[in-house]
Amino acid sequence: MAKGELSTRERIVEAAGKLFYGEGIRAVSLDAVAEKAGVTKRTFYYHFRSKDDLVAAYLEARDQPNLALFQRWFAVAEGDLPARVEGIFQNLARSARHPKWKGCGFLRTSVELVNLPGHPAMVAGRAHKKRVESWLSEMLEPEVGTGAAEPLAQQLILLMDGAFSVQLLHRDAAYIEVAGQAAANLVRAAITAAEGRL
Amino acid sequence: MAKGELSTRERIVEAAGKLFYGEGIRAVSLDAVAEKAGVTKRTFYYHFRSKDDLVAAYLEARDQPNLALFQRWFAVAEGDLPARVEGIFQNLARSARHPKWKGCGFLRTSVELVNLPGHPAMVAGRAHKKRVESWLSEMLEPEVGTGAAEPLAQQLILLMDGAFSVQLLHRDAAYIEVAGQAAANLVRAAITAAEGRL
DNA sequence: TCAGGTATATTCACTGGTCGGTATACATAA
DNA sequence: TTATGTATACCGACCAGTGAATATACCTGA
Repeated sequence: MAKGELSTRERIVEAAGKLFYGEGIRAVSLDAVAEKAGVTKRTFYYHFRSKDDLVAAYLEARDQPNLALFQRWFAVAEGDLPARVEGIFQNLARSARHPKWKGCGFLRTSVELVNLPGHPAMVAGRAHKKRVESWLSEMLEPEVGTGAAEPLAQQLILLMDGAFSVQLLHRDAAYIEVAGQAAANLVRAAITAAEGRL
Repeated sequence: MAKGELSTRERIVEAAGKLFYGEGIRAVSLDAVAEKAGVTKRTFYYHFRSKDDLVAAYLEARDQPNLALFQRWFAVAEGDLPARVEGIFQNLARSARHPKWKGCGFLRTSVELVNLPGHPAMVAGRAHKKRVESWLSEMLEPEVGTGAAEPLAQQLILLMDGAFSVQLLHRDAAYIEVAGQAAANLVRAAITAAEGRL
């Protein structure tokens, strides 16, 4: 396996990722995954114990890149803190206009696995959301204070995941921008409250 | 068919509703629906053209009762407008603690049908969410003004749907209460802004 | 009142196809 | 020779949907 090339296992995860994200977990058969990855189904079962394992690998592979995307959006946004938070939502709205956009893979997977709370993919999903929440909280803390950062980060996550869900239903990116405005409002109010506590 | 009894068609929709909500659309077979309804599969196909038809009927049957629930929660809540909005979320959090609670059936169905935006169940889902949004907007308008009510209602919907989704993933009803606080904050800020415009 | 007909409602048995997963055999390289 | 990896072919279970026959309720005309 030369540098830059993908191992068979990685190719399977990549193929599965595209299909799972595009169509959903239950809608995609292992036959389809194997074909897209260019391997036989038996080869798949050499590398993975089950489809459930593959679903977990799919989400685990998206954890870090997804967080990095939010971080980049936040880093390049201009203006004060509320504006930079709103910048995340503006980038989200831009992404959502892409025809292949299908919402948040973590949330969608959790819907399909709703009766399997212990499923490794559910565990991975929860860990990812918590990681985003912690990072957001760290970014907010210098301006809103220690006690206020965490609940505010949770409120922003709620708006973000709401935007994912509503956009998926309505296919109207304006909702994501409304969420961004709400987020900016909440951050602004928290900053004002923090200044009042000085 | 005596008064108070259900027609065969209604019994099928009721059985399907419980199964679809509890397990998901794709996870439930027509065999399971037919058995739960006490009919044969062939009888099902006498009353419905396809499974897709049944999914649409399932959501259409939940539209009015769901809206009525929100209206009741809002009506019985005490305090000022922000407190009554927050009351909706508190009732939501209470519901979510029930073991059979599985989030919002409309949102979950839209996740499963993400690649069929014209599906009648998707249309029903969008109509339902719009109906809730319009009602909320009407409730808000007297206190926040004509122009502000609609975007504020959308923000509250985003928080509500975010709460549904996050709760489904984390199974931690505290998030719904956080959403309620954010909602109350946004309503309060909108009222203050409206008073400033006088 | 009732015979005959028609539309509604229901049943059993079945089809073609897909699903996740496996048995077995073959290839290659250390 | 042995561990790793791949291929073909297959399995039992399940799934959405169907064919053909039958039961029930209601209507009409005599």
